[in-house]
Amino acid sequence: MRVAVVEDDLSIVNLLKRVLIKEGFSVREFSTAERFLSAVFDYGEKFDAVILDLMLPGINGVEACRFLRERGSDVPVLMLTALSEEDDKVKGLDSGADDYLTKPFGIRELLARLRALLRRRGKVSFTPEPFGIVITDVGALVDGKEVKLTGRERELLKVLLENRGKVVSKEELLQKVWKGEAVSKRVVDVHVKHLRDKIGDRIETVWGVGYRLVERTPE
Amino acid sequence: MRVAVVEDDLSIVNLLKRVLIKEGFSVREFSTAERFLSAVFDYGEKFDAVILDLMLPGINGVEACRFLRERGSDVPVLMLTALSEEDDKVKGLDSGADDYLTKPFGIRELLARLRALLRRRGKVSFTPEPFGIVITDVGALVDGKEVKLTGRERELLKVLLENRGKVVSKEELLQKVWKGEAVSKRVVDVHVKHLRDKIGDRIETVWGVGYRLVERTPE
DNA sequence: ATAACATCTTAACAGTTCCTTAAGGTTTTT
DNA sequence: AAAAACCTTAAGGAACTGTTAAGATGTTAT
Repeated sequence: MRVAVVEDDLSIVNLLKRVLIKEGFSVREFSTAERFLSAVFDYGEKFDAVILDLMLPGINGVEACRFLRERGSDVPVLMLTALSEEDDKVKGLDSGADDYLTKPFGIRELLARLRALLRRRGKVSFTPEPFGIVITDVGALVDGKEVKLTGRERELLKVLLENRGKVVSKEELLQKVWKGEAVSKRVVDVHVKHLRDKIGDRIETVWGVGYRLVERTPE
Repeated sequence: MRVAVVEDDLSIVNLLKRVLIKEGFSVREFSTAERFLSAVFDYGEKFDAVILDLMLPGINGVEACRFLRERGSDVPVLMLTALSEEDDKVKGLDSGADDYLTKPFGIRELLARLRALLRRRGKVSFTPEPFGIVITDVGALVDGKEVKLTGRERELLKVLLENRGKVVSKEELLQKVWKGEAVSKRVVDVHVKHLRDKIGDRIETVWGVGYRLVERTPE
């Protein structure tokens, strides 16, 4: 799975390279949009996705994206936007980009959004975000879709996700989510139920022990 | 998308050229109204929009605009006026200009107004301002429409816009808009309500946390 | 200077969302 | 089959937000 990273900030490039390679993508980096476009149109390089910075020297992200679309490319584009204080800098999102992310961003959210784009284009990401779940500030991204969660639900999912694949006992959940508040053990059940309703049957009951986050609903 | 810039101040011409070209417009510059009108009526040049300075040597912006309209042209005209010429604004609009902007102006505001004009004429703006909102000195442009805001409302919207798509906690809003003044937390709610009344339901409540500016009302 | 107006904050009440508990039903274990 | 653990649903209350209005303060017009 080839990903082009078009970005002039070296620290971001290096971060992305490290993470993406670790996740099994092959990464090609470009410091300017011109070089990237040249690679695509002059040398016929193909990419499964493009991570494109909005502010670039010379041709910027918006123009580059428009250029791609005008020439019929439907490669998924994830736009990175910085929120600069300067008002005279032109910021904009081209309608041709598929998604955007504001710097500074969380790596896991970036990966989740990238995979969601690939999935939408019918390309299966072979190293999916563990369990396709990322905690966000409003709840969670589940298979690229935003799901709103309440405070408790979010915390509960967070603990389960941190221990994904492993069984978490009710005692541990009570301790980590309810911080030793004096509540009935049954609250866990209720919130698990609500979580299941929202994110689908990904929480497995391990009888007599606790709960476990699983990849998919096992039959 | 062709834009004519009729302006004798070179520094402004160069700024506009740079920005507009970067935004994908093709720009034709004229230092006098005579040359511009000649291009239109003698040589039949067509433009999708005209940015017209009010004070020009020879024929001025008002006269040029009236000339255009008298001859049946309905090209969108954005008039540039200097602060000292405030009184002439009315004249400018009377002559058939579609919108005006006072120098010195913000580039983002100019682009937003230009796009609003194009949109009104059924020409699609291909690089929409993110979330269709631009902060101006009197309030904000929302989908190209001028909305007057009070000081607090404006600051509040500004902070939300800077964090668009992300949740901003009430604490952060209090800190950034109210700079640590000793006020009740509820002032935020009240101003959010007022903002919603003015700009439409674009502010989403994240229960127990804060608010978030969203693209459209998610019903 | 005074009146008219705009803005900001607080307060109060109404409405909503969230959390917990309780109760009855279901499944699993013994 | 009985007991234990879990599922499901609903209700009450707590916490939070929405809405409105009034008073305080500042600003502009007469």
